[in-house]
Amino acid sequence: MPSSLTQQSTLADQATHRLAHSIVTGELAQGQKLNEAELAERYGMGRGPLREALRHLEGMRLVKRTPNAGARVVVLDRKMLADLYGVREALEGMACRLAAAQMSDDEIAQLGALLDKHEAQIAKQGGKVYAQSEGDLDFHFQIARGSRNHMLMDLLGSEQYQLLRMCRHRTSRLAQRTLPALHQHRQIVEALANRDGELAEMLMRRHIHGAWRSISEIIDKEEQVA
Amino acid sequence: MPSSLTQQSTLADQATHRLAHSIVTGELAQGQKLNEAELAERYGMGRGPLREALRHLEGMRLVKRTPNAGARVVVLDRKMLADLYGVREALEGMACRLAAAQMSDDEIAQLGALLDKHEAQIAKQGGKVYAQSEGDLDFHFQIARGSRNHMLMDLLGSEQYQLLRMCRHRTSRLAQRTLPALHQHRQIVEALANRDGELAEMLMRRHIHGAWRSISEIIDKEEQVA
DNA sequence: CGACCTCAGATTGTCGACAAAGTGTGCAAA
DNA sequence: TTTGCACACTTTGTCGACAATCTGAGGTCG
Repeated sequence: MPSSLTQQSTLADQATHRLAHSIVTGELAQGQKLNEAELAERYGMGRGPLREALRHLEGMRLVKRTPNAGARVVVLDRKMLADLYGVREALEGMACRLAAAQMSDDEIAQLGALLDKHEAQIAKQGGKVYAQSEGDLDFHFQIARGSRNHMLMDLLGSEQYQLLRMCRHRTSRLAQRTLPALHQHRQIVEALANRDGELAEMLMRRHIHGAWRSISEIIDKEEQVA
Repeated sequence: MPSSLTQQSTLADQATHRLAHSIVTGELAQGQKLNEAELAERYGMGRGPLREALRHLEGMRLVKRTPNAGARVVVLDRKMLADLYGVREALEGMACRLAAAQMSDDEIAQLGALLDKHEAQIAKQGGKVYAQSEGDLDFHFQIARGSRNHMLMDLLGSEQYQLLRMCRHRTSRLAQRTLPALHQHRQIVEALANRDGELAEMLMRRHIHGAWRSISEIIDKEEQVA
């Protein structure tokens, strides 16, 4: 999903995507005030489309608006991330269970190939953490699609996915869980291939739970510093 | 939630609530085109705030927008409702499990009292189905709050409940599952009181699954007619 | 010296008008 | 009659300006 592919038809959608990108990559700091006039000027558009974009982002939980006081970038505090990972555990677990029943053999094979690609990228070592993270999200998103539950895909894809990327960007320089994560991914694909939905769900839940514990430690360290 | 209590500060928020209400109650039919100018006039405001409201409703999945072609009320087809109930099962099950650990004894007692009120209302028989439905949603929402997971509360409260209310309004005249539902609610409260999260989750999942089967039958009948 | 009030400055909320895209109708030609 | 095209009309997308609200600096009074 290259950021330069901003070929949305309406300016409001363009603004939504550009803002989301800036927020996720940390270009706009957490808690930062978002001035409508300033952003509108920067993006070369009026305030109308920008306001619509802000509303949209509010729905995605990337910004928080308060009437007559403007919009600020959301701050990912510990509680919020804990909540996010909790919900994700339930939702992605469910996605796995459904995917085990719904995905075609071909799709599951492609999922395995995706992991091969990740492994190669990791071996190449140079693979930036960021790219690796994106790959990980790809994996999760493909499983969400495999569930065939459109609401689940939307929930995991359009909304939580962005928050997750934001979290990753913040913690990526510290966490190096890529290898164990890859192994867990492999186990999940195997369970899917065996059409063992229960096992796939359990593995995914553990995988996410483990990721949260890892993230949680990082946050602890950061808070100790502060 | 009286509809006359429209004391939101911004017009966009007012429009959001009024539109949501009109959609949920079926005053605006499913699939109906939403003309910006017409609605703006009816609500006595400009098109700007109304457009923001439309964006917001799009995030809530109550309307579907397509660029340059306007907004239409979402249509609740069978697949979508199936997806909704599936997600709800996972989410509300999770809420129950957390609530069993997080709610105070007092809150659980209040939940029981809420059910007493529902029972009285059912006995009074006159209790309109609509009111009963609202009561049911109250119950579910209180449990979501009991989970202390804010993201979960938002997901269940702000978005899915509206769709659910919409679904209820459409099927309410046919489904009379209030008594068994009340019984299941009682069992859930009991599990919560015993701090048995696993049982509470299982009971809630069954409760929702049962509700879906009931709704599903109604849809079948409606489709046979058509 | 501190608390409170006043009054600009800045920012958000709202409106009306214009531009662009889409839609439908009617006429002409095959 | 049917197909295709052109034109007018409707509706959405966007902009600039004005009104309402909030913020903060400065001064005044206790």
